[in-house]
Amino acid sequence: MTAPASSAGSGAFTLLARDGAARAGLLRTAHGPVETPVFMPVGTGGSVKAVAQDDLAALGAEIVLGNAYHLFLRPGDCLVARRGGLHRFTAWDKPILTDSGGYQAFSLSGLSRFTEEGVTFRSHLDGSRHLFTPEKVVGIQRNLGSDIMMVLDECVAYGTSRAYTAASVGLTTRWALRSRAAYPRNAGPALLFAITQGGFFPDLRTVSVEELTAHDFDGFAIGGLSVGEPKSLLHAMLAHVAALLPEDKPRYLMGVGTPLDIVTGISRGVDMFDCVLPTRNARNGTLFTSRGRLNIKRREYAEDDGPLDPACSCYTCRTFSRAYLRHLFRSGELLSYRLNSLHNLAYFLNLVRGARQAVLEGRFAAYKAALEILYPEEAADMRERN
RNA sequence: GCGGAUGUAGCUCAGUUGGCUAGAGCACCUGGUUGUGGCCCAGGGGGUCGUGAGUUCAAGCCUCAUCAUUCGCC
Repeated sequence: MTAPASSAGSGAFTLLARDGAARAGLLRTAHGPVETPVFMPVGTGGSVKAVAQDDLAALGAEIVLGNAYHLFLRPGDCLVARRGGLHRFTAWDKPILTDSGGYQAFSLSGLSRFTEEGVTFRSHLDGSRHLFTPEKVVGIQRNLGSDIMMVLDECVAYGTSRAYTAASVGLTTRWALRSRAAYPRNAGPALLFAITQGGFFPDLRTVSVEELTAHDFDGFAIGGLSVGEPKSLLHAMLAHVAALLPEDKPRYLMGVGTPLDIVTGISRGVDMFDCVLPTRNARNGTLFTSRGRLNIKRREYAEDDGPLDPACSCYTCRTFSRAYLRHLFRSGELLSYRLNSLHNLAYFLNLVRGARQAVLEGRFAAYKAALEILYPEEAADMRERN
């Protein structure tokens, strides 16, 4: 059932419709509006790998990600600022969300160290040592000209102790407040999102949400998921946190996930998603289709003249055969990366756009059920109790 | 024609003084990949050790013959 929005958002976000817990909304940024739920292609280093900006626009991408850590290291946020900011530098005039680099400090360098002041880490490019503080990371993102800035946070691995996680939640909250202080409301056109953490302890997740939502952020992210935990745990935490987040602010599930993860996230009331899965898997030969995953490496496609996905109308599916796509992949042709990425991005963008439409039309439950039938094993993994 | 070298998995090769169901890398086949190092990880199939004979309890390894490839010299 579609319910009219009970409360128009006070800030940049307007809730347009609800269907169960799923939402459809509109997020206004300095570079234009974003219709939510939305999937945001990841363009870490100023480029969504293998696809050009006009391709993204043609696919209907409304907003892309950049990464403060990567762009700080190369080419440098000041250099980007001198080029007029990331939008002008990359010739992308739609919204850009920048991640803070907290996750990279966690995942890339084994030699990162978190202290009250910030995180020290070694560059994965040249081993040089750097200190990121919440204030510095806001500064980097301002230099980049980001539309949506993420606070610096500490993401803890699956298996981290309760004691460490509890302390880490406190640190992430204090860092979020320092970020807000470094970028007060109306200091500029950019939005600032806080990131909730708490590992896999529901009560710590609650603490994180309560501490952060007591303050004036433009949106709230759910961080620290898909870090090696069983899928059922991911979704248990997601459901727990999403239910606690304020209705009038956008919710962003960071780095997740598969098509079913995303649609399930939408069913919990999440509005924004990013994931490297469509682009990374495209480069590794796993393609998402209306019939499920398809590994283009497989021998059975060697002489398959049919399209990758008969139900897809992307450039790749309109133009090329599975046999050709398999050949391109196996020979390491650069075109393989581009065609596969275009298709996977088309799939994810269409999937989330379709979910939005389903919410607006009050048929989201059926939309989600159809996807669960497509991925029965994954759906079972989600439900499994631990 | 003479002399030397080399023949082990599709490819490039390792296999100690003869000693369990002959190994590696790459390739091939099948999975995986969740706030991105165009990577990486896991599993799998595949060899009458050029051929024939001999020595030995036992031969990829030692002996003889033979075939092939290759280098050098007439």
